[in-house]
Amino acid sequence: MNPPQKKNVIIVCGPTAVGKTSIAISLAKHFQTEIISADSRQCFKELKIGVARPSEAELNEVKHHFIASHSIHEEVNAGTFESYALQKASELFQQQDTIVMVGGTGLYVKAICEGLDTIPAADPAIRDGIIQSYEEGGIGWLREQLEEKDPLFSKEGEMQNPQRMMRALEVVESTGQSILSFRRKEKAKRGFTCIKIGLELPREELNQHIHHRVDQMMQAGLLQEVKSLVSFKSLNALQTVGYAELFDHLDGHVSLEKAVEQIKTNTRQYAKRQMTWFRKDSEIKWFGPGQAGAIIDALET
RNA sequence: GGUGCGGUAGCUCAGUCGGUAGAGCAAAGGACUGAAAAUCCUUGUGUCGGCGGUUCGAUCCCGCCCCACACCA
Repeated sequence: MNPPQKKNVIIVCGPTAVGKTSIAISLAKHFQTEIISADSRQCFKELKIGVARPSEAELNEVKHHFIASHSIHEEVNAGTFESYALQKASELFQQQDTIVMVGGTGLYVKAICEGLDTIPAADPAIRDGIIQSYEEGGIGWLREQLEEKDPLFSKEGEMQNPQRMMRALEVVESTGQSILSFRRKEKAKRGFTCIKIGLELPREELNQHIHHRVDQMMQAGLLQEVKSLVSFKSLNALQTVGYAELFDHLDGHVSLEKAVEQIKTNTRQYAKRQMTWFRKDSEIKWFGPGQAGAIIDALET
C-alpha cells in the first residue's frame, strides 16, 4: 500500500514587483523550511539592485538557494535550473517535508514541476557557428537551413522566431534529429507534489509598484551597479530589464531620464508577459500579496 | 507688435496635386522545453486646432481667430 505522498514544494509565483519575496519568507518561516528561488536573474551574484535580490536581512531570515549562486560568466538556463533545483530539493527533503519555491520565471517553474525533455547537449562550436551565420544571413538563412534540415520544425515550429529557430537548428545539427522529436508526452514523475500559489494585483496597482520600485532602485545605486558591468553587456545574463536600458544611456543613446522611463515600461511589459504565462496555468490558486494568513490556511486544509 | 514655421492616434511624426488618413513607439490580447527579465505573433485607436468661405465634396485651397516654437523689433 502506497502512503500518500507527503513531500511538497509550495511554489509562489506571479509578476515582478507583486510581493512574492515577502510571502515566500512568511511561508518558509511558518513551515520552518528553506527557499529555492526560480528566478532566471537573481541567481547571478553580479546582479543585485536591478534584479531586486532579497535584502541581506531577508536572506538571513530564511536560507535561500539559487540566489547569487552563479556568475554571469557561466551558462545558466532552464536546464541548469532544473538540475540544480532538483538536487537542492532532494537534499532539503532529507530534513523536511515542505520546501518553498519562489520566482517569476514561468519556464523554470514548469521545468521543476513537469520536467524538460532530455536533449543531448549541442556542440558549442555548432551553436557559435549558427549565431554567426544568423547575424550575417538573417532569418532568411535560418528558414532555408531549417526547411532543408528539419522539415518537421519548419512546418510546426515557430518559424518567425530567430531564437527558437537557432535552437532547433543546433539540435538537428548536433543530434541529427528534430528538436520536436524529443518531445515527451508525459510530465516527468517527481517525488514531490507542486502546490502553486499565484500572487496578483490589479494592473494599475502593479504599475504603481513598478514605478516606485524602479525609482528606489535608482536611489539605491543601480546606475553604479550597471556601470561596473558595462564590459559584460553582451552576455546573456545582461539582456535584462534595468541593465540594457542603462547601457544604452551610458552609450550616449538616451538621457538618464528617458532610460529610467524605459525601464519602467519594459518592466510593465515583462510583468504582463508573466501574467499571460501564469494565468493559463489552472493549477495555480490565486491570492493577493497581503494574504499570507489566508494562504497558510489554504495550505493546511 | 511684425515675420516665419507648425497644430493629424496616448507620444513622435508622415500623408492626402480636394473624394474623411498611416508608420514607429506606447497600449491591449496571445504564444513560448536549454537566451525565458529573452524571443516572437495579433489588434484598435482619430470631431486631421476652432469658426466661416469656395466646392457636388475640405484634414488638404482661402479668410479670421486661438495655441506652440523660432527670429526680428
